[in-house]
Amino acid sequence: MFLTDKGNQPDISIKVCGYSKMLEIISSKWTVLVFYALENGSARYGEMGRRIEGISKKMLTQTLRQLERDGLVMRHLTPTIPPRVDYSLTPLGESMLKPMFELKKWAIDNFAIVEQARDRFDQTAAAHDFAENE
Amino acid sequence: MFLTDKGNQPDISIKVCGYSKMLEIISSKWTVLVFYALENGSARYGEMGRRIEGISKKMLTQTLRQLERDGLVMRHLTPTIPPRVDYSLTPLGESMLKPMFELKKWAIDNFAIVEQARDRFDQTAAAHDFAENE
DNA sequence: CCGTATCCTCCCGGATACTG
DNA sequence: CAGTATCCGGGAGGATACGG
Repeated sequence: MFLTDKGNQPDISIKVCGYSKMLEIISSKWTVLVFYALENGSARYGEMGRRIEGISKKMLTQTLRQLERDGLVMRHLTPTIPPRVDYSLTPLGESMLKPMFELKKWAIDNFAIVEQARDRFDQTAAAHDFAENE
Repeated sequence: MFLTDKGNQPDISIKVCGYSKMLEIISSKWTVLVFYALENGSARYGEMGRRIEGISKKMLTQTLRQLERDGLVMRHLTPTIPPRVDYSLTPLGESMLKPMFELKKWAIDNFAIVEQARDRFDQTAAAHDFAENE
């Protein structure tokens, strides 16, 4: 932690930053994948489980509950035997699609550049390490 | 993990989802706060440390390195004694501002609704727990 | 089919102390 | 001032088994 003298308090925090509010909603890697699975319409629980690579039942349920709690996703239970459960975006969830799409587009358009930057950075870092071990 | 029969492989994964690429860049809570601190221009290391509530030197450095590695932030060292280091967004970093603004705006406009949804959800969940303990 | 409960491991990130 | 090095505790999340 940094020391902060009185009269010069921190003004950037999770509580006031809009980006942080956003992250609070799409915090985990599973959240975005579930959101992605629902952006074109409703889907069943098991169906999503099979489509999303590497997700466990525990995390699928937990992620869906969290999105449901935030009012972005709704759950529809058909009480047959065995039961059938469909999930879909709420209007609030759908209102997130447009801004999310903008950012997704940025990522798709620029991720190659980011990866090139990473390679350059790792190269020069390695070269630097080599130099100081001589 | 879900079982996936052959011929029905998962098609949603971190590797192909644009949202995941996005999250890979702004993964942590500190990333967005640092980005937020730089969106209006360059800033010094210690200055950011004092402005961002609760961040440690370790995490500030680590977050800046990661953003630098991804090519979103650049580091400018003035080799005086004591040294002075300024950080700022690169053109690539600035190109992220517009889509990020869209999402920030959504969060600011809708976070109250999300919090109301949370309250409702927690209320009904509590009521349900109460009912089944009778 | 759609979950919960339990255990257990791994790694993120905080605290603290030291350096150029 | 601007970092690194080291230690360590807590929580996220995977594996597994069970329940309605």
